[in-house]
Amino acid sequence: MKPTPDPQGSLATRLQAAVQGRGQRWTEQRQLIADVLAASDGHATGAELVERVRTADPSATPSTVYRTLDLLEELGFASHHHGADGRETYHLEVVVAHGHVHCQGCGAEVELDAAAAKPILAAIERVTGYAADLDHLSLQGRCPSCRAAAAR
Amino acid sequence: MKPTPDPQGSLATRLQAAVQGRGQRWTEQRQLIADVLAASDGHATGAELVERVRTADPSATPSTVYRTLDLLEELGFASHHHGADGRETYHLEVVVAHGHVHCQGCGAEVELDAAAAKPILAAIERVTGYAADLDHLSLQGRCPSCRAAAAR
DNA sequence: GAGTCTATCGCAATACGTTGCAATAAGGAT
DNA sequence: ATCCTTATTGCAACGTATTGCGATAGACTC
Repeated sequence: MKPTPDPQGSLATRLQAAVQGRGQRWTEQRQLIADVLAASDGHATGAELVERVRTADPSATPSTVYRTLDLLEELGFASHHHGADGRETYHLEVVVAHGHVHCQGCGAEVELDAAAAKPILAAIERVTGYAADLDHLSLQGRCPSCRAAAAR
Repeated sequence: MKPTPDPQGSLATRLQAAVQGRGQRWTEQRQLIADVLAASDGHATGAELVERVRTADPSATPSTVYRTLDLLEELGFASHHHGADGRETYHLEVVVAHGHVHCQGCGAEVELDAAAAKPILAAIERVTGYAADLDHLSLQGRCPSCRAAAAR
């Protein structure tokens, strides 16, 4: 089995098209960074991505990685949010949009898919008029078991 | 009613008591940092606080400021959340607990008081079982006018 | 008032991100 | 195939936040 889905018209290919369609250029690093992000499916912090990219190509610098990640975001191929400690966490477009809820007690982190988040987003819109961005949704709180523990 | 509570047994005094009650020490810097935070009512970023403290006392170092802020948080006299760019924003206990909603379009930021946030927190709890921390609530989205602008 | 214990401080080093600038190289034109 | 334009890169410096460690100085005991 190849772990890589379709080698053909996959992410990097579409990405290349999108980049070039905007008069921007497609480079080795961008290919590499996209690959790394695709490989770390799920989430990865900025620093992790930088390190992985540098493993594959030591000549790549942090600035390049971060700038490329910004580009991927502009194009809608990736997004990032800030974790409990304010550090960045990136994920690919492939991953469906989702939010995060982080427990301040035990550090557990659960994800919120669109369906689960819907009532929350609806409440936000009712109260504020804002259309909240699910991908940036990063909540802090206490999970049920920590609440129970704190209550005794 | 006076807007400034009581100049006497105010924040710094209570804080001192709380600190010493835990076998910890009350120092000039802590007094100063508490004053600065109190003076910048509303919000201030970590860097801003550091700068203001250093203006008043150049011998104070960032590490001291940040450590003191952590202490204030532990004691429940202050709290911080991460803004849109992941940087820290602190506010004093005096300020009622509140969340933030930041517009990705125009950069506007509105606050959510406890009453406004209630339905949102309720929705979060229904969906996840988590008791969300209002003070850490920092939402990203699009405000009504930016949504309208984007829609055309 | 002197001595002891240890919390706190300042410093220096580190980690994570960002930015300005000069050199390089991608992609289109000739 | 070569040249041109300019997007991109790498470097270096900076901004923000954190951590370890030795030196300092509170607060408490005698």
